[in-house]
Amino acid sequence: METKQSGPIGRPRGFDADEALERAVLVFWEHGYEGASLACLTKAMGISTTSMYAAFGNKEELFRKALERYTEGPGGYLARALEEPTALDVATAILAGAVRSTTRPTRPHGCMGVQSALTTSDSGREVRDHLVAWRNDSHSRVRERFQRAVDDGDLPPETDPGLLARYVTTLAFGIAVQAASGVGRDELQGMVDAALRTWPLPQNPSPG
Amino acid sequence: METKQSGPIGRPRGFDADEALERAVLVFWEHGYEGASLACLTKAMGISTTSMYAAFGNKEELFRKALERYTEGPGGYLARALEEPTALDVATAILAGAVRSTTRPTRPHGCMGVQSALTTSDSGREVRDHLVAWRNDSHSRVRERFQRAVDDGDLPPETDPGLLARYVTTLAFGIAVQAASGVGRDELQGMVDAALRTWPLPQNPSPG
DNA sequence: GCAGTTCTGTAGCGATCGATGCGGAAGAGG
DNA sequence: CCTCTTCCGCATCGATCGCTACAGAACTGC
Repeated sequence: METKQSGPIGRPRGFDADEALERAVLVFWEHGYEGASLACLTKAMGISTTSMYAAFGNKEELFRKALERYTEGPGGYLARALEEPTALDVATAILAGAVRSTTRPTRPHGCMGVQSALTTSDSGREVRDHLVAWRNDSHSRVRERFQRAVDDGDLPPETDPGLLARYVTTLAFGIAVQAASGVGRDELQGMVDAALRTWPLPQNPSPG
Repeated sequence: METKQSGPIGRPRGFDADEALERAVLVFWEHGYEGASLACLTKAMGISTTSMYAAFGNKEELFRKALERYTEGPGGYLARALEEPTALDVATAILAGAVRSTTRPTRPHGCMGVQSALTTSDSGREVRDHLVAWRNDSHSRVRERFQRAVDDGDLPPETDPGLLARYVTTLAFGIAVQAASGVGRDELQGMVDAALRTWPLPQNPSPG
């Protein structure tokens, strides 16, 4: 009953699955889910279609894994931003991260979570819904962070954390669209700086 | 040499081209340029592929004409907003129009100019570039309107019209993404109301 | 009636889509 | 060596893509 330490049997994989996945991220990021064909993906990944199916299942599962990799890599600024000490620091880090990540010269412009499947044909409905959930999850995490800031006294008690989170994520998504349209990093960062000079957003005056 | 008042020669068209174009707008709006197949489009338009090609040229030209129709119809709020008397009224009308237009219950959610071709395969590059120009043109019109507001004294003289226009269009594009993600009209309008309580955006303090 | 012109429905074009079957290659264990 | 397992390259699957050739239908002018 001893644990066998022997390596995997059979012919070993002839490519690095992690590196292939990162290549796939770039293709999905630039061309979108349906705009990235298997031929384009496998060429960039350096493997054949057979190897892709054996390693990742199918195109949809490859995309889901690519989105996870994107979330941990180029999109990792969100998780790091949520750990900033104050709500203003959080918002500043989110928007600065969005500007930087969506305008890197050596990478596709824009945000993979925004632009890779905003609309699809009927066959892409599940991926589109998956990305809707991805975006809404991002919003929820920001809202929960701002709720904690209200509870801690970092934000005024009358602050609506959901509204404030909606403001920040709307700016972030808008930045992604602007970056995909070729707008430059400096201009977007200047806009973010100006927007954050007002913090937090004034709340709705109570009707009394 | 009298002007002939006779009708066109040959078999008359058996459908209303205007109505067919409006149907095409809805399909492109919902599924995007590449996500809308000819079969899906012609079925919604109620005509055969032959009739579509005779009336509109090809799929790309149909999309361009559909985008024009969208700009004049559901996207017409922008042109109307630019005629508001003050810069704040302009911004308020743009953002309220974006919220309303992207969240109509009986129409596709989101903005056709944002979501119909943020990413494409190689064959859709021209349409994608056309939409990039469409979005950048929207920004330019807002910037020029704000420049006029500065010239007229409606906005403080130190105001950067381009930065302010970038702020408004970024919010508008972000609203389109949120609407495409299923976020409701009331929440988006509440966010807009809060954002516009700060107006105009404070400018970068001069280094002196 | 007839000829000329234009629109429409069917049927199908070549190309590409995502996805697979199959046989050989490459490793581990005996 | 041989067997077993897994991976890979090639060829190809049926379906769908955007697009069009062709023939008949529908209308105007003579």
